[in-house]
Amino acid sequence: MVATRLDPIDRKILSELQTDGRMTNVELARRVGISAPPCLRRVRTLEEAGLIGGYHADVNARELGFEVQVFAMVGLDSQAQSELSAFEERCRNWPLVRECHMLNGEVDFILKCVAPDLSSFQNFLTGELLTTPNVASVKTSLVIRVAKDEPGVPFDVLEERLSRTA
Amino acid sequence: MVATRLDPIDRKILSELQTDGRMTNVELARRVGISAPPCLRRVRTLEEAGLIGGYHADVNARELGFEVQVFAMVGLDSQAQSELSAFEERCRNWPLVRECHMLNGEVDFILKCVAPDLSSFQNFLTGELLTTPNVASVKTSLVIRVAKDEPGVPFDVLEERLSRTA
DNA sequence: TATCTGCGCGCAATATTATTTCGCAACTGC
DNA sequence: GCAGTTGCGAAATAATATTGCGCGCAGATA
Repeated sequence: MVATRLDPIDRKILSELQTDGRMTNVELARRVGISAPPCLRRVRTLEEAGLIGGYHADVNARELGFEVQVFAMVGLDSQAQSELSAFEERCRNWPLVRECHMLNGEVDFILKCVAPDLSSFQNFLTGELLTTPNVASVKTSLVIRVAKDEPGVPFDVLEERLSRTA
Repeated sequence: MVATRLDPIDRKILSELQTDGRMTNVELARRVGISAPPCLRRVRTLEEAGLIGGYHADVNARELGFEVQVFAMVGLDSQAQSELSAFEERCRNWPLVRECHMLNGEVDFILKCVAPDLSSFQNFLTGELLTTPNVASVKTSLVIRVAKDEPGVPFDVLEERLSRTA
């Protein structure tokens, strides 16, 4: 299933659930303008098609004691496929690393990390990340504040684009 | 309300909802080991206290036609508070910019952006971001692939940490 | 045009869940 | 030991999720 197979109702469903993933199906149906049963069927279809990957609560990291958020730019010595995969696998096993994106350009990976405090992060950095084989360079930047943090994609842009094509 | 006021049941609730934000309250209650009514009350309290900021469906950006994901490192000429705020406000108004984090170090901001294709992003880059007053430098990196993308915080680390303190 | 067929809707019925109400037990500070 | 407080859970009720089914519409076929 691809975007072109999605009708405007499907897209509205995705948009609404991206904004409020815990909305009741009744409310969702009301918003997209159909009755509850077909709405629920559509949601299930979207889930099974992988267009909805899951649902997550936004937890307040700071209040939970994760005071520090860091972006780490990582360069490797070897970019052989096996080495890239090996590094990714390590990232998946580090709980402080929440995201790992492979990039083009000089930097090979960017990691989004959280930690309870600066020293916890330093321990991770010096004890884990920097001692990992094949890691050539790591540049870290502390997050001072988060100005915008929107999930997923801008449906406005999608609709505008589709209306131009149609 | 701070983390120290959260008991193990609250933390389990947060952990479960971070993993599956659409779980029914009955299922959630079963998992955390209490009955449904107090479980729902706890969830409401956590929401009102801001420990849960919201719930979002993960939508598949690529399937929806957003093929391109980019990190942009932005440096400003002036780091005066008013200039920083002005830039942040612009970011909030750009739909392709999904996240904007202010950083320490040379780079002032890191932006996570999405776009339907490379030329859309180039248009945004040259037509918007680079022409914004006070923007001194922008370095962009295309995301080749996403190796890890976990929401929020690692509750394992939190529990381990609390058990050591207690 | 008439008919067939597949698809998706919505109504209605049922199963499940959410929410309120209330009484009880465990803790706290006198 | 005695109020006051807090949070649990049972029970009742309201709301929601889910299933089953018949209908109408759009496209295919003759």
